[in-house]
Amino acid sequence: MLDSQKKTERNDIPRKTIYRLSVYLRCLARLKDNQMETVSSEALAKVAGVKPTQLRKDLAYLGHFGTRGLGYDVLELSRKISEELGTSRLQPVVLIGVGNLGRALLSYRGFEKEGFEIVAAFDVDESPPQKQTARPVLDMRELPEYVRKHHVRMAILSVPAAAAQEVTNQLVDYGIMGILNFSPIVLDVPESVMVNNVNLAIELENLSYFIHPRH
Amino acid sequence: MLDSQKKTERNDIPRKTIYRLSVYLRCLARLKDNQMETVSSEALAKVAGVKPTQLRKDLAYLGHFGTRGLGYDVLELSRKISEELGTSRLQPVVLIGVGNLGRALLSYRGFEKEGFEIVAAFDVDESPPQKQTARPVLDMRELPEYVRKHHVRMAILSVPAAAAQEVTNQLVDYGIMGILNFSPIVLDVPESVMVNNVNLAIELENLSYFIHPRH
DNA sequence: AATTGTGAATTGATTCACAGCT
DNA sequence: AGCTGTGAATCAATTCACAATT
Repeated sequence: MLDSQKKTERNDIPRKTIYRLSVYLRCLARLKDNQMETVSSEALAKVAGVKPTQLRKDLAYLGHFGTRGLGYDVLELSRKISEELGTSRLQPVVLIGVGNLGRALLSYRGFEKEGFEIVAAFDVDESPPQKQTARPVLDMRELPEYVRKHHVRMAILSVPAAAAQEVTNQLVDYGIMGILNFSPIVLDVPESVMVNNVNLAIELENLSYFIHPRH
Repeated sequence: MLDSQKKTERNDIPRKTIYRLSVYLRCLARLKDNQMETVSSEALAKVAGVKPTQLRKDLAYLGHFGTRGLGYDVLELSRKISEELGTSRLQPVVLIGVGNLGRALLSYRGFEKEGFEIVAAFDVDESPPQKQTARPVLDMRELPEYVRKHHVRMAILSVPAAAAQEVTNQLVDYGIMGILNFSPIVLDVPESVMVNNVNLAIELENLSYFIHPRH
């Protein structure tokens, strides 16, 4: 993943730690499925792909609730991380831009079991390939009303580069606080708004760099 | 973006710099479109969302070819970065796992203009929702033959968590050197194989953390 | 006069090493 | 005995400050 555009700003816990907490949470879920009740920092670090010390440092930000000589209680730790991340509540998300990638993301239903739901999609022009999208595609003009009414605070942005900044300005106006940006430009937003960038082309480019024999 | 599972290992240039070079390249492309011939570190840094010093430090890894008092030649700099990243040649990529997300990625044609092409998709079971995928979905058993024949070195992995490690082992066996991993587990691969992780749920979770008022 | 290139300083993240619990 | 929690040490990345160049 690309780094966020913003420094941590928030509070004490470093951004990279927050990322890793999400990873730990997913690992713990799998341990739960396998009826593990307790896990050592060594074992959990192994499946999470980090060093045991790093795991312990990360968890230390949440307080201390491991048992020395024994490890961590899987359920308790899950609960604690999930509470810190605020993963309990279901978050409504709007998707802006129903082109190629937008349609792809819309048809991907994998967010739901992770606590997010794409409640609606918007585009400047609702007519186009309206074919089999799982959700209704609304006109951009309905966005402000929708956002207000449904208390939407997060948006997935998948519009073409040329439109991205303009649409972002609107989103910010309407009160969106977090943007998952798939467009290939760096968005200019106020301090208070958070942007995470995902750029699949860059990920592939990066892989290709490390794979290929230096010229 | 999530960090890669691997440290730089490769050569001198730090991984984060490589990422940023990709970003600079895209910014330069836009400058080119606007007929800019020359650009200062300050201006380029601005659109790339970094500090001018960082930009200069990053570019210094490629040698020095800015002109003091003037800035960088847009075309020359593009060429140089693109050469370093190896973006010239078109890379064939296979996609493994044609479930929800896999199908979404398949229908997204945005890679091509960036130098990558999903040449084929594979699944354990080629029958299922074969509906309107842009490309043929082949049976996993044809994968080794295909990879060998078409000199494929990179794969996009979008299989369910339960199958991910098993499939990865196969990919590694068949000679795949780089994996863009959309599955939510940390893959275990040999040193020589590179994995980049993309996890949309984690990106959203992360946004939501920074947005929401601390409890 | 403007702007790059870069050593030195700073800031941040990771890892070590071990003291402290259970 | 085993494993967590953490201050100190190390390592890496960023930023500063300014000399060098056009």
